[in-house]
Amino acid sequence: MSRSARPGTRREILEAAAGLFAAGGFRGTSLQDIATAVGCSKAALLYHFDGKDTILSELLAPAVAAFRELDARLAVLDDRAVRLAAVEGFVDLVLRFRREVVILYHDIQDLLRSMAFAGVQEMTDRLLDALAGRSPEPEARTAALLVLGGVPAACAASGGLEGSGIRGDLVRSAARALGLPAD
Amino acid sequence: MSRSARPGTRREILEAAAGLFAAGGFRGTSLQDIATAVGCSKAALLYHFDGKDTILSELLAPAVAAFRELDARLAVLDDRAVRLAAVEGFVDLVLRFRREVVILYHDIQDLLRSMAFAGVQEMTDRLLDALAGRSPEPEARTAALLVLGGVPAACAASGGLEGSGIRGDLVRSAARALGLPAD
DNA sequence: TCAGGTTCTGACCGATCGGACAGTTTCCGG
DNA sequence: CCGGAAACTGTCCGATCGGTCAGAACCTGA
Repeated sequence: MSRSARPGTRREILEAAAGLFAAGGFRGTSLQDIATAVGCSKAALLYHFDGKDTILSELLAPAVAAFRELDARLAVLDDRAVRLAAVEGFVDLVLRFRREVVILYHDIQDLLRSMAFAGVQEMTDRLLDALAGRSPEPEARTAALLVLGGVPAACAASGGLEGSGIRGDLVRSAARALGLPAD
Repeated sequence: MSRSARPGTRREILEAAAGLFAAGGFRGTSLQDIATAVGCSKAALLYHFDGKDTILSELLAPAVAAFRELDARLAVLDDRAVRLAAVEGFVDLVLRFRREVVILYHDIQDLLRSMAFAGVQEMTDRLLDALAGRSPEPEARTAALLVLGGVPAACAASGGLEGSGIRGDLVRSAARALGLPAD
């Protein structure tokens, strides 16, 4: 039975699409853009993938899985521990999946929707409460929203993302300086 | 000579467009979307404005003017004062023009380009240096990038923006807690 | 009442999008 | 060398985009 599906091509397409999506957004990148970057025809992309949406979702799959895993871990913790672990774990995941977050960040609605797992949802709710001024501890609120907003922005602004110099301990020290223990 | 141009209509269009652009981005909002929100035909929009781009630029004009004014003020200050004033002034302007920043924030490239005035450019350069790890004072760097990224994200996440509860003194206290004097 | 400008509409246009499809090339086991 | 699956291309399609245009509706001052 033949050698069935050269895996390199799919990887190549996903890699090119990831870069283009991160730079120009999902809507701002056409299939022809990806095809040109890869060096094949637009139809070839649709041979390997069911559609543009499939390319995106396959691209984000590892990140989504990681956030689901975080969600599962947080589900077994009590309320206070959940909140603290959510900050720590969220920052870690954002840093680990910088490019994916940047892609989602081009449409904040999609980002928040992708975070709509139970545990991370609580984190998001607390952020929204803070933004609406319905939560105490102003420094903690500010720290949370800055961490949420700043890391994706940092990834986006740094361009290539690789070698951006952003490290988790920097963000953690910032959260700590704002009165929110992160370890 | 007639009563010439009812000003309310243009205002109404700009207001509707601002809300839709902030919620769904410039690319994600069609002329038909705006027309539906206003309650008129798509062609009516193009009677009042030269095109979709014109609606956006007219919408952003006050914000752009304010950033230019900040730029002019910063131009006459020495280096250290420039940097401190840039942080303070930038945060103030971002807070004052929340919705406009959110619109620009849907495409970070456009945002950075809109900040490309001499004084604000220095601020941006320092941020980019910080992101690339080419600058000392890690806490100050982190604070700067969090302020840059967090405030627009906060505005976007809060939805309607009005009554979001985000106040300049909160952001300033965060910057201060991070070791970056802001007053 | 009527002439004329303002305001607005419905229909249409070219461009571009994601996607479908038939046919062609490439490659490899037998 | 050959047959067939895999990989790929060129071409076409419907939908939607921003934008144009001729004409209808509306209002106002004479």
